[in-house]
Amino acid sequence: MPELPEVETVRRGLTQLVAGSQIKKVDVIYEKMINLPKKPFEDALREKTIEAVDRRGKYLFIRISGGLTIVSHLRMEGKYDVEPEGAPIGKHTHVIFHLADGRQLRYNDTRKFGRMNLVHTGDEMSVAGLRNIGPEPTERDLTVDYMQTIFAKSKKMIKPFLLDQSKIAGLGNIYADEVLWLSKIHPEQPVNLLTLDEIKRLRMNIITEIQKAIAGHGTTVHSYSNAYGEAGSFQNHLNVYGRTNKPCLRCGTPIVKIKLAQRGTHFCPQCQVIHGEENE
DNA sequence: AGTTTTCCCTGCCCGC
DNA sequence: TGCGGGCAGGGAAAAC
Repeated sequence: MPELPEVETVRRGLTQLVAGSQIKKVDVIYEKMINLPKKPFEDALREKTIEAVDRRGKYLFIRISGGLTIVSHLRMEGKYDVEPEGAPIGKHTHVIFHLADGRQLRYNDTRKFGRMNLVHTGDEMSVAGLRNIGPEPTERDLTVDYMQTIFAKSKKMIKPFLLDQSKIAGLGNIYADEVLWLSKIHPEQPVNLLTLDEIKRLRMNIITEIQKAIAGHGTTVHSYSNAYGEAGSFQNHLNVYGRTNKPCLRCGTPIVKIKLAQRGTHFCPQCQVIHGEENE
């Protein structure tokens, strides 16, 4: 499932493969994927050029000549593939961009969860999830001050809190479990009771983990692959996600899996313990 | 207003 | 073998 590092990997892949390419025409096969009716969406993109591909959180911004942007969210299993025009079209192909050089950029998505919003460049906030999206998980944007402020204001459990894109952009279920394990914080810990030390530790783990995952071209779980069709390599580095009943890599205690806010959540009951403000 | 639940989808895995 | 049921999950919308 693409989280920020996977989306960044796709962004780089698309930049290399299709930036500068002209779109001859577009075929929308699955209409619910897009924010406009099929015809105006296709017509607006005919004969335009893909100028660049940017990213914000897990959203891709495909910049189109004439002041347009396709805001693309891959959700669970969305992916872009570049194929020659004769290649057989799979049953999960929902949008096809016919490029002037004969190649096709195809959007594939087995679960049909992904979405494409065609907007005027600059109007990206008209897409619901971008209106109040949180800072990028970087040294520069995710400051200790900011984290302290938002953590003090909420009694929510840290795991669902980390998945809330309006708090911090880009973390998904895998990285949320990973950074909590690395930081030795229990997923049900209320965020307002975290110590400053824990907040700082969590912050650094978020920043460095995302960085490392980008360097490793993203995690691969299920069917994810990048625009080159390569699988990411970061799955080899997962410490806790998907390791239910396997020994914790720090202390050997079996990893426990619970459900929090409808999300599978993995943690070590020995290393990650809930505490009140009186503790540590 | 903040938080929790439901729903969208399909493939896969399990049990019968 | 085939079928039903349950599960997986990001995020928007609906319900609390």
